[in-house]
Amino acid sequence: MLDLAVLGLLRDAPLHGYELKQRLADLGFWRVSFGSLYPGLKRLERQGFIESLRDGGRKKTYQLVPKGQSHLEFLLTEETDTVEEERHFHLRLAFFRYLDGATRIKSLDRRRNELVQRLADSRRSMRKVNGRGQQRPDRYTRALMERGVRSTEADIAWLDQLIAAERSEQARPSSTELFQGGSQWAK
Amino acid sequence: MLDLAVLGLLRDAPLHGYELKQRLADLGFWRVSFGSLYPGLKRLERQGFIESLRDGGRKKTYQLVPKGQSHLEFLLTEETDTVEEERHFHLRLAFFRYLDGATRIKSLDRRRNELVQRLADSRRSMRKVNGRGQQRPDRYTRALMERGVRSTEADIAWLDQLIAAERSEQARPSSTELFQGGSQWAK
DNA sequence: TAAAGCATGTAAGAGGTTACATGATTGG
DNA sequence: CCAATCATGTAACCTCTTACATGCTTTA
Repeated sequence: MLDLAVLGLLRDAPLHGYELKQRLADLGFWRVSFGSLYPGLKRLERQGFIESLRDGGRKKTYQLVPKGQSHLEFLLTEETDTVEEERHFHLRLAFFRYLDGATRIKSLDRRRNELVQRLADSRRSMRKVNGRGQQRPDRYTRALMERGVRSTEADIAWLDQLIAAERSEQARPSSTELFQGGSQWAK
Repeated sequence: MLDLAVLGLLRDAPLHGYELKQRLADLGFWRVSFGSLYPGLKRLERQGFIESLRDGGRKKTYQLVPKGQSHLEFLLTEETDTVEEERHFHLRLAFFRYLDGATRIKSLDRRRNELVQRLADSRRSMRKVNGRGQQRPDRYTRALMERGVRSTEADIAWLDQLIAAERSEQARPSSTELFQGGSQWAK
């Protein structure tokens, strides 16, 4: 999560640590602590994904290097199996503009399939629990299950919209609204 | 999270570790690993919240003790400030039946206030980002923001239903559908 | 009888948090 | 000038995960 968010934010412009923490908070996914961010930046630098340079005083500006940019693309497309699926997928969406249309559709489809699967599971477990022979679960457990079904349905419909928009954009290849191909160094 | 889930599951009946792992998975919030569960159970026992007893062979059955039951009530009502707010709140709902109506309403109201606050923040940040002078964010960032607003609205409406149901039940105090007061030892 | 599932546990390591420590700069 | 915010970092601690280790029981 941290790696994806940091590399994604640095994809557009170099930033220093404190600024990164704020941008990370603005993204709204979670607020990372300094005790996590600074060691994380150190690690990303050690791994050769970013470079730091002191600007003026004590400020350290971090910038993405090509190896980091490929790693970002990897993180954006890799098949994961996290519990944090939702948060992770939404974080990816925030940097979707760095992927090409075909890759975006693949990713949206994969997510859609997962949700369809989850919806089927939820419905099955609701039917099971409401069947005869069972003592019905309490009101809050039922409410929780129903909410799960409804919100999954809403997310699937949302993905359908995104997929449709993406396909219709690919039909008109003139548009360059989203994909910023190439690299920041290629200018 | 683990403590709340384990104590909540043991509130109704003693279980052994392996069984707990399955029940935890059934709850659908996350699948805990053995490397987390067993040390966790050991810790909860050390803290005096649960007791274990070998039944027959190598199986170890864990049961809640009174100190653990008060701790469960504490975990269910404590004011938290987690990033995991949603997951945590939903886990609480799964054990809401162990709280009395007044406490449940207090908890639902608090959650509702948080969501109203978040909704206001999201809307403000959407207006800001769509204002003139800004370069509009890309389609996916906008979709993400809109989805956030919609799903928060849906959750507030959902909470309103739960609160209304809770209030109407309190108006008819004959019902004992949910609250299972007292303790399992009081029988 | 072999595979799948039941059952408990440890070790190493990753990553996160809070609290601590330090000091510059900016705005009221 | 004082408080808030900017800015970077370390240390101790906690919890989680994966991988490993072991061995019993049920079922196809």
